[in-house]
Amino acid sequence: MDRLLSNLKITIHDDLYLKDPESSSLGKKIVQESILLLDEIGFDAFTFKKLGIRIESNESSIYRYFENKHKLLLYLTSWYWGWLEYQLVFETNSIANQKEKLERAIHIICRTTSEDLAFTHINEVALNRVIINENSKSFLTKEVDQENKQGYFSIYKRLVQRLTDMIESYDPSYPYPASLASTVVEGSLHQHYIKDHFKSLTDCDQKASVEEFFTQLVLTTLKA
Amino acid sequence: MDRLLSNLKITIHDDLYLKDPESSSLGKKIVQESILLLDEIGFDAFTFKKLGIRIESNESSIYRYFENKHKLLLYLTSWYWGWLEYQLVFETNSIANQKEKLERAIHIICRTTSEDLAFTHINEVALNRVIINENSKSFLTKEVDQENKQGYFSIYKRLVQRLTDMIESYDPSYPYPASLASTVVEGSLHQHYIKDHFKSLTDCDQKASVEEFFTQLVLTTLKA
DNA sequence: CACTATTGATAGTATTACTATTATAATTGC
DNA sequence: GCAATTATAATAGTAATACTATCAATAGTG
Repeated sequence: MDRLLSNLKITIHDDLYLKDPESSSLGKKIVQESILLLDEIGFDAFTFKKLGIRIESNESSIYRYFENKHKLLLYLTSWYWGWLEYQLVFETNSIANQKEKLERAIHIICRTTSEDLAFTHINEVALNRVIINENSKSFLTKEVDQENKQGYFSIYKRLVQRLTDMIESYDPSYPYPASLASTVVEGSLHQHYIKDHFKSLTDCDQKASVEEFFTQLVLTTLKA
Repeated sequence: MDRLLSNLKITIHDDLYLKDPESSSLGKKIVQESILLLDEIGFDAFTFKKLGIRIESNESSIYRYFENKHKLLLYLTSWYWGWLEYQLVFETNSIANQKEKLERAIHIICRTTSEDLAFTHINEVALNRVIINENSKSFLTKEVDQENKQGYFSIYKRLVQRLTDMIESYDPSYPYPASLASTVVEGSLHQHYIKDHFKSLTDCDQKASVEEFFTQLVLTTLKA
């Protein structure tokens, strides 16, 4: 599989960057280290100046790749959802049974991330933590409608649509497939978050996982 | 009911303000207009300077009530959840039937807000929009654990706990009552958000409401 | 070797997020 | 009704942020 993926590149809307960070080693370093810095200090405290110091490069050089930290966050979230979508397609493709397929999809969406050796400059485990903590901030803005029109969220939407389709295939009579799909994707991030910070609000931990909760929820709801 | 509520005050953790905004007309104006300004320009663009200009008062005067805009947001979210909790308790109190009680609770949590005349200086409809757009930003911070320890989120947690209890009462054998409750509360805000900005990700609109989706989801899942 | 693209360094601007100080106005206590 | 207290307003100032612009240094390519 690694060999198969060695040429893989996640395609991201090119309005999100000024210069493709995949096109140079500095660009890759910016992406690589921005994930780690975001993980460490959070989006609010994150600045291009701090990132510049960390990678021993200049603030102004980073500005040549990304307009601002919001666009960088959109780039990273797009990458993450693109990567997850890839896994979803790849790992469910050969499953004929609709129920199994759906179960597998929920598993992929809810599981705790592990490293992917196909992308050496991206720490997927750290990125997953960044997504859990910061993803909402990428769209909870006053510019959301305009940015949505530009297509900045299309990968995320396509992922939710894929899950929606699987739900519909499994139970065509269920009236809320899109809402259920978006609830699973967003809810999974939320359960992971509160498991770390508001334990009393969740039953998910080592024993009962986020996967199990959502798998049970979806399967009980469908074909009820 | 209005008469009964005329002396009601939602109690908020007093670390969230330096001087109780309910104790003066300037304080009330700060709260009142901050909701409207947040609704108009969003949390990111919101500053105390802009609020000062709007209420024809001084930035420095606002700082005497709230340390910073994060604390103000925590104050407003606490108020909102406290108000919702009050409605939840009040409107479900007399219901003996556990199923009806739970249905009523979901209805209250998911319904579109209407004005409450008991609190003249608070526009609940605008506040609800602010909560939908900004609530996540109140806890998705690096300081969340410390602030949680201080009790800044206790009203929100108590509300989720109440819903958890109702779920448990209705179906004691269900293994994920807390996760289901937190999914409904957070998911409701999310469905309202995407209904306005990412229509393709939800089935909720005028016809199928957020209430119906979550009511069906919870009732089908429990006692399955 | 010249040309071009990339990166680095420096400087500068407007805004933000405050703190501190002092002046003025309003309230309350006697 | 006046003094004392408290609340609010006005101003100034600081450090950090979020950039933009310019120019120099360096590296890669034809």
